[in-house]
Amino acid sequence: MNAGRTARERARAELTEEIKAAARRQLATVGAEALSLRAISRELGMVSSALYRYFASRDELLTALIIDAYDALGDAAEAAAGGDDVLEEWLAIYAAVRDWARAHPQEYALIYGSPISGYKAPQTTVQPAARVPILLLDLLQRAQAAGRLTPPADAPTPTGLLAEQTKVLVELAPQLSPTVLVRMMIVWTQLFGMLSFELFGQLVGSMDPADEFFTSAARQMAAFVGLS
Amino acid sequence: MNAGRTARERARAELTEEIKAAARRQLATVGAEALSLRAISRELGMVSSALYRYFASRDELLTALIIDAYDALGDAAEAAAGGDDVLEEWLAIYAAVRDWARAHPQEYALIYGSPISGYKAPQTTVQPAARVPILLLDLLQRAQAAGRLTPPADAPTPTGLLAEQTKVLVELAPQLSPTVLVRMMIVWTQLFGMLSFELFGQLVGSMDPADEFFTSAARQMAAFVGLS
DNA sequence: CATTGTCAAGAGCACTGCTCTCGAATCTGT
DNA sequence: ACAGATTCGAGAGCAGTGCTCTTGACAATG
Repeated sequence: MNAGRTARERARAELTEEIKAAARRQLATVGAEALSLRAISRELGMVSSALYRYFASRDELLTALIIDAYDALGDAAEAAAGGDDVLEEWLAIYAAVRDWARAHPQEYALIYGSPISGYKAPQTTVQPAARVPILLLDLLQRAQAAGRLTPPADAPTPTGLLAEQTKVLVELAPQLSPTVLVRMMIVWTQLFGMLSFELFGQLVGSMDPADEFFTSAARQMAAFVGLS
Repeated sequence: MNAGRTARERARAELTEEIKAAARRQLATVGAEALSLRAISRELGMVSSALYRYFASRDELLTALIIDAYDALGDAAEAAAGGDDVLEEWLAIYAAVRDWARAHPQEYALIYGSPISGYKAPQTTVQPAARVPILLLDLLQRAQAAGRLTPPADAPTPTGLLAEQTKVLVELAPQLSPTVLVRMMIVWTQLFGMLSFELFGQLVGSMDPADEFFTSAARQMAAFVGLS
């Protein structure tokens, strides 16, 4: 599979991956903010300045790690999708997202935690970031087609700016009503609020360990968005 | 109000506050991780080592800032509480929390963002952290006493570990049912997931600006927990 | 007045991201 | 196969960081 590439190109690609692997390893222990290029270079037995041949700056390395993290989460979620029952599938995606987050807390923090000081996320990160929400929107569309999506009658229809904003989401899921889309955003933010609280230690003393709380929330949020 | 204290004690207390103020000022621009003791000392016209007379370490300064942030948020929320209508009060607390968070994004990130690498929050932070949830639980109790709290009939009653965990919360709000308490935790995590998404730029492209989305979520979460 | 405790200052250690230069290795066009 | 262009790792160096230790000045206490 490396045919047609020069030895330099292969070496470069391999070393680039090794750098990212070492960075992820260090990330897991010291966190994103404390990620040190010099420590990475030490681990790889090279000199720190040599790293700059592969990543022009620390920020560029972080961007690569962020995209990889979004993709890893997207892969995990997509692997859990596609069962025969939409509700089971919903719960499976929830569980997959949580499992990935708990297995890679620092990578989770990298993408859903506080922004890294002085770091500005480039546009390249938005597409991989959208994979999981798109997955859930697709699930809801299939549920609706199967007659399994019935939002409560008392759910308010968005008006004004909110109605305007749902139009962006409608492009991703044309069949869903604005009501469901806004509820989906509420559910979406709930999921990551819950995960952040669990991973960042905010639930200690109340809902920790959060296994049962998490599945209960997953079920109740499914009902909230109209999934049955 | 400074009576009975020696000149040294007064000077020390004032300088301690000045250090925290400078730290907050720097926090607002560079973020918590990049907070530099030397930069603070430069701003105050003193030498960096002198700061260690007031805060034994960077972590100790951070702890002081974290407690101050929790208290500031608690003050803001409590100031918004206590209207005559419980639903209006609920919305007012939501708005106050959001306003404070948007006015102090870095302090928000300090307490609800990713944990700071190498920093372990001491036990002293949990009490100020509980002020806002206690405020909301109290509101729900008053609503229930006024017959304004009627959780939907299809809300599941927690079982197993989840039922066990609600007992901790029952001590804070003895009149509320486990069903409502779990829903309150879901709502609680939704609030901060939504805030984190807004402040950390995760809503850009969909629900940003989030004013209407936020108030819609506040209303729907009130209904979700049974408040009417 | 003398002692005791507190304070700011400064030097120093080990670390960081990043830049620059300098040879050596590798690739490319002839 | 060879010359020229490109890429690469190494090393020195800059400005910054948190933190420690020592020194000398000041204020509070007896």
